[in-house]
Amino acid sequence: MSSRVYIENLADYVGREATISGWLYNKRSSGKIRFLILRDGTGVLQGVIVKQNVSEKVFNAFDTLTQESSLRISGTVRKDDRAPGGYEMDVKDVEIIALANDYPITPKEHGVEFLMDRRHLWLRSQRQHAILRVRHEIIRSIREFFDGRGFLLMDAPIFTPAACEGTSTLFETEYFDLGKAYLTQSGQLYGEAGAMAFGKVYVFGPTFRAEKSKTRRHLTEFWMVEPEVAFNDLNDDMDLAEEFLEHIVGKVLKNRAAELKTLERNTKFLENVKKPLPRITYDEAVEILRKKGTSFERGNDFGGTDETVISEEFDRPVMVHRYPAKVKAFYMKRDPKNEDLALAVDVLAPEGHGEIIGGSQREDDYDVLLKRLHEHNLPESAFDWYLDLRRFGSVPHSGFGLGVERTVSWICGLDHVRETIPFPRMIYRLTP
RNA sequence: UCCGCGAUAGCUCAAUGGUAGAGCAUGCGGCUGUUAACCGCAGGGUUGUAGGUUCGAGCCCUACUCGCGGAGCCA
Repeated sequence: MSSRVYIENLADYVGREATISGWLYNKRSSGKIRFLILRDGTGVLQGVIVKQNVSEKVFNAFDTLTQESSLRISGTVRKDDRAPGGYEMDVKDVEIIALANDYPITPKEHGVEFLMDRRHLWLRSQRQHAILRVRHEIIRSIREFFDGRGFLLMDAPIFTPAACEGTSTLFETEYFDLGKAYLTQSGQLYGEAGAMAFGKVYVFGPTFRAEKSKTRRHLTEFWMVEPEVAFNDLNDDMDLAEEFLEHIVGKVLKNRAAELKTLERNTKFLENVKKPLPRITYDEAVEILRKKGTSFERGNDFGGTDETVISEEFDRPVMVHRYPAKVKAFYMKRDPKNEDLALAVDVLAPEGHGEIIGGSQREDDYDVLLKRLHEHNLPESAFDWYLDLRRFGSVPHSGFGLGVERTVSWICGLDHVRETIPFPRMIYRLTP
């Protein structure tokens, strides 16, 4: 058997014979000339079958082909601007591998429920290919960014004994004789242990939130990357976040331009993602809301609509820092200049895509942290190991978490995160 | 959990309270450069479920189920 040729490499085969294996994406016929669109996962290729150039058997085989049937076509490769994909094959032979029967996703519009029920098939469409390739590029550039800066990848456990943050609801499961275990909602606390051990680490993995959120920004299972750096203060944390965003957006613009074009993404705002990003305080953000006439009350956290209103003031992501401590997590350090404020930062993506990064400088004083645990009614015993990090050589340290799906949604310009992960898990969807 | 909107052919949608239609998909036929091809013909329905109002309900009313959007919460 000759070496396998993929559609993405067809430029090397112009004027030569090749065999491509794949699935039928679509077909058209016009009398004694027939066209088929083959996809092989790397691209699409238009095959042309002219009756007088092929055997009757091959010509008739075309007529039995149905959408998503698997087949191999052989013939001469030719560049042709008329063809979807840019290349054409003058087909000499068609080998049918398996005929598909009544493939449900036709080349016409479908509803969300219908497509979500068939997500395993929907993944075959060009739009989903583009989104998931951008997702891959984002994940690759995330790892590249941290690996290139000497961060250690530190995997945090999925099963945890207690909440990392008191506020969210946790998925609960039985754990042998040890009682209840919970699916992690953040690897951060373990990341802090890693930072004390290795200086700078990043945790990258799935996280779970049993919130009954039903919005375009929420999944119950989502991926998060969480860097944690010893001796970094809040400003260092923001410096890291903006360099990080510049890196991943830059990589997608450079390496996935074709996919962004498929998605009809206007890249104007993406090209603005260069450091420095605007930094405003919580109070300045509240002032923006006031000026725009919203009924926001100072002291609350921002809702989805508030975030959109704030981000509309900027043509790139904006960092909002120093939130009221009472709306933030127990582990965040207070601002020494104002004990009511937490040294926290949220990065809001433009165009209403909401919070993509949440971070903070962590409380590094043993007594203060213990007090915060009690204030939040968290079981001290479950956090004993975490308190150890303050008993033995505590240092200032900071980190943040970036939600991968929201980032994909923003960069692709989607209106819902459900298409940013192969098999989304949402409050009312567990299948396929 | 709460608020709003929706459910009609395989899919996407029409249909003044009065005979349920179209496009796509499917099947058959036509066309030598098609681009979600096009043209002709055909098959395809207990209008989400259960009640109610009415001479008559896809349409009006009630409840339920499912879905979508949003709120709260959050990345």
